[in-house]
Amino acid sequence: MLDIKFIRNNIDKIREAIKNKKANLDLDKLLAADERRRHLLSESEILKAEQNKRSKGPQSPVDLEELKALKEKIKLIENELKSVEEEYERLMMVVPNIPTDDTPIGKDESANKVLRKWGKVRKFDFKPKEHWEIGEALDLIDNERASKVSGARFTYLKRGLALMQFTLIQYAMSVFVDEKLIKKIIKNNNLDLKTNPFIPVIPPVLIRPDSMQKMARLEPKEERYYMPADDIYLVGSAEHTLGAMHMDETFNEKDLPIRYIGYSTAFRREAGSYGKDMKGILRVHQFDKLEMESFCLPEDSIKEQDLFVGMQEYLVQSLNIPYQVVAICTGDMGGPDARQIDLEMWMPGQDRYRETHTADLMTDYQARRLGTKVKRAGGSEFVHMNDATALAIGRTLIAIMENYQTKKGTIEVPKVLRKFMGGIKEIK
RNA sequence: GGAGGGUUCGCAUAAUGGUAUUGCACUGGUUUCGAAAACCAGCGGGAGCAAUCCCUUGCAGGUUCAAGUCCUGCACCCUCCGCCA
Repeated sequence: MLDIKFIRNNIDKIREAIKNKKANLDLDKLLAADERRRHLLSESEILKAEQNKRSKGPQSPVDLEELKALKEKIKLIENELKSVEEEYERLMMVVPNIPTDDTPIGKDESANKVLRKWGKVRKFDFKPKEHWEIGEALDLIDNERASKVSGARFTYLKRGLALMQFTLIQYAMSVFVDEKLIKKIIKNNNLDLKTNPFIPVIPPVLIRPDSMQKMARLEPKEERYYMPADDIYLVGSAEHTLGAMHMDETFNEKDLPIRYIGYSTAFRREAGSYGKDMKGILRVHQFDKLEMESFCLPEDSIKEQDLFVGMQEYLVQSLNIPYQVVAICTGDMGGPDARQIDLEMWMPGQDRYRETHTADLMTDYQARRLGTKVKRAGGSEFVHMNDATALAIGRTLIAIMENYQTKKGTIEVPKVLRKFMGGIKEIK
């Protein structure tokens, strides 16, 4: 959610953002609701002031009559105010965040901009297989049984692949808590930031509707798993519970940035993707993920996002998987994002780059509803928030399978992972 | 799932149904060579240039001229019972 004052003072900017982000919103309707809301508010405040003034102490019968009438009048106005406010809130929710100046403008993914590529795409002396072929051949992925037991888009990850999941978690965690390494990554990316290491967290995977709403992640609802008996949702990302962790809290400036690295399962209904990516584990209802989340000072938030991308690149480079970094354009990015950067790993079996990471700069869009603030010399203000994939384990496993496959059909274990994997060099 | 107790500013506290008290901490000022102490002010949110006004006692409703206080529902915390990885 944006600041209504900002909206009032930057109507053209908001109109442009609505258009570029293809948001479904009539801004004039919002502005009218805002005006009506403020009018009714001041009207009721004047009457309440009178009520407060006259209700001090015991009343004469005449006063009681008059105050009773006043009370009814206030009630009428407040009823109208309530319905106007509901409309206002509903519309405020739909106002998208303002894209940063360096965000490409465009209507769909064709306008996304590749910022850089890294790594040499390996030349195979055989036709590289897709991950699901390798997975089935080595009995690492069993979608068939999973669909019998749980339904389509579920999987059993087995053997070396299951083991490698824990290996990846262990390895990645060791990176995110390493302050020296973070310092180096900050320096290499030319960022002027504090070196606070990431705090490891295992957050809840169930979340209440209210918290989800404040994170601006309740929509699209058809993408969420919901359990009516308890009025609770399954998270679609650790971001949902990590970001909401500090709602209604005020930080001290010196404690920022606060960085978390969270591990959780993510649940997605994948509504509207019927028939897409049905094979293997690229698009499933349930996958595990390491997620970065941070709370920082407003002036640092773009750099903080760059650090998040730097962390992603460090990890992917150390796995020696070619990738490209993509600036997502206005029409393709999320509504709450001010800037979205994706990282796509090279998948030789598919012969293309596929999205494996995303980094979202939220500015104060989520913090405003969450009530997460920082106390500063000039008063308190809303913090800026960033979230980003640290490691989407399923898709990283795919990239490893496809990039490290051998002619004889086995998978070589990336060097950096071997010491976490009991010395196993090859999955066969 | 059941029984009881609780939730007031960062912390701690007060308030016969009569309009949120006080202390600590914090911030600014006076004082000082500097600091401590002392003193003054501020110390939840909103509207306004301002005077000022409104809202705010976990949340949402209700009763009342008036609700921290009474009533209803919900959330969370604590103690105990039951069940349980």
